[in-house]
Amino acid sequence: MYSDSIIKNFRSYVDFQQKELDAFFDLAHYQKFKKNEMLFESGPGSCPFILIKSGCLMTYFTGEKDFIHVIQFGIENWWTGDLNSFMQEEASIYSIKAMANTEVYILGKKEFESLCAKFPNFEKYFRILFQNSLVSHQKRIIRNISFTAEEKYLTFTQNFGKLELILPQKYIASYLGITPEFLSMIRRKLAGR
Amino acid sequence: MYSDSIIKNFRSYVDFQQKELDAFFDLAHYQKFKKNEMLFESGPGSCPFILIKSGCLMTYFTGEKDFIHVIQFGIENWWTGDLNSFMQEEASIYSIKAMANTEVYILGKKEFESLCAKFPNFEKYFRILFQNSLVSHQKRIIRNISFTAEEKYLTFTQNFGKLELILPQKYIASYLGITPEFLSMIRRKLAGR
DNA sequence: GCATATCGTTAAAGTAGTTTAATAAAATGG
DNA sequence: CCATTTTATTAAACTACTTTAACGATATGC
Repeated sequence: MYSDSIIKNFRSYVDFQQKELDAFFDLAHYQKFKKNEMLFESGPGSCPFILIKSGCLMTYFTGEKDFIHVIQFGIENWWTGDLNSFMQEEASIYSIKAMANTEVYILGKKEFESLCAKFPNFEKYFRILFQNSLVSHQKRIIRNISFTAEEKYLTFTQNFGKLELILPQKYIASYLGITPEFLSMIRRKLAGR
Repeated sequence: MYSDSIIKNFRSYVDFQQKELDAFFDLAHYQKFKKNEMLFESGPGSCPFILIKSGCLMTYFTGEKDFIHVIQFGIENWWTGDLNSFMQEEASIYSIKAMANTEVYILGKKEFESLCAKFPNFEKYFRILFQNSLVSHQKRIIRNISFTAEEKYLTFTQNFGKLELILPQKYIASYLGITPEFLSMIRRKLAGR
């Protein structure tokens, strides 16, 4: 259940002591999900904060005509969830689904706050985590406002690599903000057909 | 030079002691900019981290054919800058311009780290700041992938209110990821003409 | 306060991306 | 392993948005 990869990742941000990491594994709830299982469904309950040990999670919301808008794909060592719902303990419109067999550590709000309050290193860790996440969100916004659909897709393949192979194309299209039909055309064109 | 509004804002996130706030005002560099003055120009130097006391700053980068892509409009109590450039002390492609007479507090990397290291409250403050910023960036991404141009514009007017009146429309259009010509048509349609 | 550049508006033509619909391919479940 | 559902492909018609260009309105500097 303990994970070298997760620990290594923690320590790449902050110089954690063993007892601090122990506290995390103590407070976090380890859980496995099979491919296509739901980890969280939108609704009145607040969304947990999730660290992915292995596998892949998709965070999305459902819009008009049951259309699924994909907000994020999360992979190994990524945190995911609805931060707003988590922090404010409000209802969430997001849902989270396992796109592959997935292992996670789930944090509740109390546990999160307890970690931050007890260990300045965790406060620092999350500060840096959010800071880095902010940078990548900003980059995604830049792509959204200045890239063509083809450029967005090419960036996706660069950023997510092999993940593309296991994800249904309609969700990739949704993540990019284009239709699956158009993504299909882009891929055909890029394949030189 | 000290600002009640800024202090009030600091304290809305974290219960700061006076000496902590004093340390901030001590380390930060207060500066005034006239409308249309450049606060930072893209290039090899790393971008500072800026807290706006009053006025309005526009963060943007220049793309092909000198086209300006607006990343953010910042107003009173907002932080702005190129977080990536700031944290990694790398060159920035961003530039920052005053869209109105503007007062700011500018933080350097060393000063930022010194605040975080000395005062856990500042570490916490920035953690919450980045956390909230992340939530609004995520919302903006959702708008980008799921809203029409008209819906994006309406959200902008709701979010920024009076600011719209002082900003050249071509920059609003750029921020929304549409052409100024199309924004002009949207506004005419909304005005019922 | 005039000259000049910049910005905003309008309209026509063009295009990137959507919609619809029909068919093919692949995944899922009993 | 077959039946059913879901997903991907393709193509034609469509539309939201862009491009270009010309003109009018505003701002800016000398």
